Amino acid sequence: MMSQTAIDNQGNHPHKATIYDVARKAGVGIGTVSRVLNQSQQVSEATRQKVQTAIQALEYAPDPIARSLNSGRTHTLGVIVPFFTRPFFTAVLEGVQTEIALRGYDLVLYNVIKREQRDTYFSKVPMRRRVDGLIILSLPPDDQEAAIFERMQVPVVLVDCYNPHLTSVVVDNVGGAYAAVSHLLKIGRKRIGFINGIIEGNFRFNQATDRRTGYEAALRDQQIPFDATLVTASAWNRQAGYQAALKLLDQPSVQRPDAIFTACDVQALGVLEAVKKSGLQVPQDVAVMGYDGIELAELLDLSTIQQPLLEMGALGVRLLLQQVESKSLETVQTIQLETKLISRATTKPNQPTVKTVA
Amino acid sequence: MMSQTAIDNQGNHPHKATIYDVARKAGVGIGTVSRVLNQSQQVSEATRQKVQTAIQALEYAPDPIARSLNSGRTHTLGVIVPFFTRPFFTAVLEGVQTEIALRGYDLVLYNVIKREQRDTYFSKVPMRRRVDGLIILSLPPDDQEAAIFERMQVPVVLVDCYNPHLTSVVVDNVGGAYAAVSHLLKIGRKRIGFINGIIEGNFRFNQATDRRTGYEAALRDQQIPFDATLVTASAWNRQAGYQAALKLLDQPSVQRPDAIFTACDVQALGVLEAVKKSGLQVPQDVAVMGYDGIELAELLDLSTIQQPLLEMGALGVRLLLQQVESKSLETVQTIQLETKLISRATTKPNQPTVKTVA
DNA sequence: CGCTATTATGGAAACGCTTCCAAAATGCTG
DNA sequence: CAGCATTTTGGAAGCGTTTCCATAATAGCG
Repeated sequence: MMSQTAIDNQGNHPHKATIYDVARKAGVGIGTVSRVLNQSQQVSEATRQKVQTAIQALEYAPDPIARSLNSGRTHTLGVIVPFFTRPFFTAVLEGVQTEIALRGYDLVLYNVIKREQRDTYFSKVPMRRRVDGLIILSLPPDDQEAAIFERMQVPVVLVDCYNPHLTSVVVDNVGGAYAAVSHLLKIGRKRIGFINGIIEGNFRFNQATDRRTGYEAALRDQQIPFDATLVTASAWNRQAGYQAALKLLDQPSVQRPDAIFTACDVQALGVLEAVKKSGLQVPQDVAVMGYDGIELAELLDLSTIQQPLLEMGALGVRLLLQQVESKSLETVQTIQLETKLISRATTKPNQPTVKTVA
Repeated sequence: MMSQTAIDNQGNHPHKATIYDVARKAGVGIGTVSRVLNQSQQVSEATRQKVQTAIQALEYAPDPIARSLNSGRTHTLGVIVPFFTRPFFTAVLEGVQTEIALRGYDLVLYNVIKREQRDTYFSKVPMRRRVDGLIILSLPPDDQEAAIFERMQVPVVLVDCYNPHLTSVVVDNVGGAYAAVSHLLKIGRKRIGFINGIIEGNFRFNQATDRRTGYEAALRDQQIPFDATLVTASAWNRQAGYQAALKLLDQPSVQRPDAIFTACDVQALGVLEAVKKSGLQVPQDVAVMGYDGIELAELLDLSTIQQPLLEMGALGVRLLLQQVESKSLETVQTIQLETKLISRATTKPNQPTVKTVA
């Protein structure tokens, strides 16, 4: 088996055709074949036809590696993302993936679970010439790291995080939190609990501080005094949210919050459980408001601050390709996107006054 | 800080050192440098030291593209996965990702949403020499496609699907469904509804038929007659599961199922909603059993058939690298993993008889 | 129809490595 | 220390493209 005839085809010729084979078959030079491949305008129609025919006949496809070697371009973008299985990151990653595929690039996924991975990817990826550019999700580089990207000439776009030396797509977290808290006040809640997110694994997430700023600003604008006993923080997951909420709720009813706002939807899921566990009801006793707008929030009828998840990813890619394809890493820009408050069952006003639907 | 010596640095020397630079600096030939890089045993200790020093001094890192060009290896694996944002696929993908990273390979993600993408990836990816091997998730190639992989000499491992010509990791779906239905019968249910999955976008998912086989076998073994009105199918998502369940439940109570088993957990979420919507209770009126064992099932206290999600992915990668690194695509093997029944609140027996916890 | 301006074409050089072969260096033996 | 076996080394060739320059073909014009 695996026999081969004189010329070579038994249908199973594993020998991949090269540009030389095509040139020979078409009776032209390799330069001409290359020009046809690269849509150069400098080829006569007749020649183009001959070459195309030869390409078809040989099932020729140019080797991307050889191409990369002297173009210096890989047609691949890297994406560094923490915990890509978490709904928020998955959603943004989907936006990234879709846009990258749309533009005909390949996507290399670097997942970060531990601090060392973050550091390794930040320092190693730019060295290896594997990707034409890098999307970094929610993991702000420090200035020294940013300097490495610049020195290595690797185009980078940050999504959901910020560094003054790099182009970034951010979301108005202060505004989002402000809107969330304002909404809770508007539906008559007086004691707004807040479960912020904390830095896990020392990744330097900084979205948390913004959300806290928004929380405080909303209270201030309504002349509600800040009460430290209503504020806590937990890891960005359900169990931690659950625990934090139990702690907030475990107080005499006058002290207890009548609403809880969390830094992310996943924490809010834990809050929902905790409220039930405490023998209380959502939203009658405690209104709950999440942040992010993951799909699950809709499923559980959770009010939330919707971030433009897909758009963040897609826009990041567009900005990155702009840099990649124009070789201009000069213009650092920061684009801020807005959030949208989505009011669902967990923040229904207490008195169903106007429930008369005509 | 970041100071460097005379020869060339203004701190920002974007010129990447090549193997020639290293050779010159170390006063040896490029062959020797290459041998040091590749841990060849043929280098004297003294020379190795000189070369290492030069490498450090120049911050030299070999260009992976140039390496690939003549080794023919990219140190990259491709993963073709449908709807990677869906919990089941995300979980398996996580297993894949972790194992790939562990082995020091890069992972290129090909996401499939539409039939054309599937076809494009199946035919184009093997041609472009971009990846050393391919993991295909839940998308069984037909024989012609399998032949292309063979002809192009691309190592492939299928995960959660099957083709006789390719190595694959499958799960005992018949057994899983059998266990699920048996369990529902054991807790006293008589009329087991079944919402199977249907082929979406014509991807040739075939897990559905297996699950149906298991369903029927379990009934047969308990001498329960098969009732076609209890069986239906829907797309693998929540809304479709919801609709399908409403249809099953919209019958006089003697005809109505007292348990519903779904082909995946996400459908089961829809079922939970539908039961509530119908004014019935889980598990008193209708027990619910999902399939997959995604994280969300635990959150909602949904009984399910747990698939070894991470392990499927990781094992797939291990099998693939075995092929890649030994160049032996000869030994096609099929490994079948088992499922585990997880009983939670949605299949609690009706009479809490033995609730006496000692 | 001859001459120049333009367009089309061929193929060497370069991209940065690995591999291989011949040559140099070293070690060993009697 | 001559002679041979072994280890170490240098560097040319090759991987499959693109790019660039020189040359060939064609067109345009008086």
